[in-house]
Amino acid sequence: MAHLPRYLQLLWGREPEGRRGPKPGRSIAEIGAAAVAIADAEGLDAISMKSVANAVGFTTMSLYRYVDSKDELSAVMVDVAYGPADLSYAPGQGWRERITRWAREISARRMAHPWTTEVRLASPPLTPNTIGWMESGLEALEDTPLTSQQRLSTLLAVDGWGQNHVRQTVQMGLTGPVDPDSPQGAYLELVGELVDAAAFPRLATAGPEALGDDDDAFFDEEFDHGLGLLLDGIEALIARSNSERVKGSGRH
Amino acid sequence: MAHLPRYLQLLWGREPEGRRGPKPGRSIAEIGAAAVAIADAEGLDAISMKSVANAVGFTTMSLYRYVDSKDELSAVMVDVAYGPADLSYAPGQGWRERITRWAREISARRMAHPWTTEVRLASPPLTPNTIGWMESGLEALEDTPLTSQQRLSTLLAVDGWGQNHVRQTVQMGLTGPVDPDSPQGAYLELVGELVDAAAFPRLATAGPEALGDDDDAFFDEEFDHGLGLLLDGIEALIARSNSERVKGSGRH
DNA sequence: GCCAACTGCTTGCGCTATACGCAGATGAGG
DNA sequence: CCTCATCTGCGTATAGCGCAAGCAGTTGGC
Repeated sequence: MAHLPRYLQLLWGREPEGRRGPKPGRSIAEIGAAAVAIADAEGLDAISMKSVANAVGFTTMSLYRYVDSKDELSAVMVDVAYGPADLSYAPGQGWRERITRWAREISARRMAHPWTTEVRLASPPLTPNTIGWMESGLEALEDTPLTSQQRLSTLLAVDGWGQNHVRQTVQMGLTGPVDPDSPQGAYLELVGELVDAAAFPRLATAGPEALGDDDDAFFDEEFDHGLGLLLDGIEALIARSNSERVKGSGRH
Repeated sequence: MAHLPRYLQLLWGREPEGRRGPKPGRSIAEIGAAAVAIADAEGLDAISMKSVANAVGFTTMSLYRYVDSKDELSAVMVDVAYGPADLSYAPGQGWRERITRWAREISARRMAHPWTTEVRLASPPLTPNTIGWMESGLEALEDTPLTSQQRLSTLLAVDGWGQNHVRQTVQMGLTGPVDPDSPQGAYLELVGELVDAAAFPRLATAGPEALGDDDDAFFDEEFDHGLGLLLDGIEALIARSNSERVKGSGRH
């Protein structure tokens, strides 16, 4: 049995019951919530052990009673930001509707806390909510004829693409109407200045066309396009899987 | 004409010609190469203004003659790590082979410098090589019947997914054979410990099966699966695009 | 030949994560 | 009931960080 880091013990409620000493003044959930509030309001750079500690009424060092490092605090923050995977699928829904709903919901949570995609996780996600969302995604694919291996790979692809889409959208500052005076607003101007039509002919024509006016809809449009590609790909995989099952059942 | 940040001027060779004062002792390419070498050897955390400056024979503050902030240095590092997009497509190749080759090549570059996916870019990529790779990707899709808008969206999806795949693989420590004593090696053990089969039935069956033995092949297998989904999705999009063109040419 | 513009260097500030030692509170074992 | 290991949160201290500001020396256009 491997040793569990403290933050995981706390998040999963795996503390030993017979404990001496004073009761902890705060819970890890409170600390996570406070940190999330700071990151939402002032960005990820505003997160420091001091700022979070002060927000819950601690001194800096007291935070280390709950979390062994800032990386662990980050993992807690992400888990709190995602929230529980309370997504129930109607029985009549097909896999396509289900996984679409899943992707939309988890993307909405990420967009509500855009800094989540910027956090550098040092280890694979092991926190309750992140694991819960994986489980929920697998549930969405349950009525497909895919193997559980294929389902996991597929979910990994959809989730990975979605996470990157949020990150890129946020990074490019296209989460809402674009202020032309902002660095992002000047992006097009800079691109036009740098991208010589002779050296980059395809980009020169496609770029302005894509990012032209309706920056507001960028996220949704690219979301639909990307997810559409993946869904059609899954459909093809399912079709292939079905035909193979019919063709030679048991063979190979 | 918007103002160009210094590092972009230097990267694109857009310096004013008549310049007084001493010649710069180093080029931005040298600085970038030195920083890349450090990050390759010791990781992204080993990158500081001091460490990079020392590597090129500068004191810390002299770096600011070339780069206005550490974020700009990061952008330069990523550009240098990607290298030029010198990918030529054989005339006989179809779009499927072409985009596969593109995705493989850019992923190989990222895997060669895994920290590139961990860098937090504050602005959209505007450096020569990153832009060059976008152009190259568009070239791969050139002989499709898609609009340039669709091509850009498609490339964005493929690139985003690929970048995330590298990041996740690196993050999970699955870039090679897994040492069971490492934190990543203990991952499965921890998952088994935390993931109650009652609470997470699907994950409990799929997880061990997927990450079980051949961790070495994780990157390639998931790469093929994800890219396969996207390619089939693109194929469906192209088929739809063709049939529509035939059905009602000119209408809408 | 002048002097503005540029080079790289030095000092210093405020901030960071976190190692370490502390007094007081608590509850299990004798 | 008392003891004391164990826990709480606090205060201090350290090494490193990015970067602002001012420095002397070098260069090339006027």
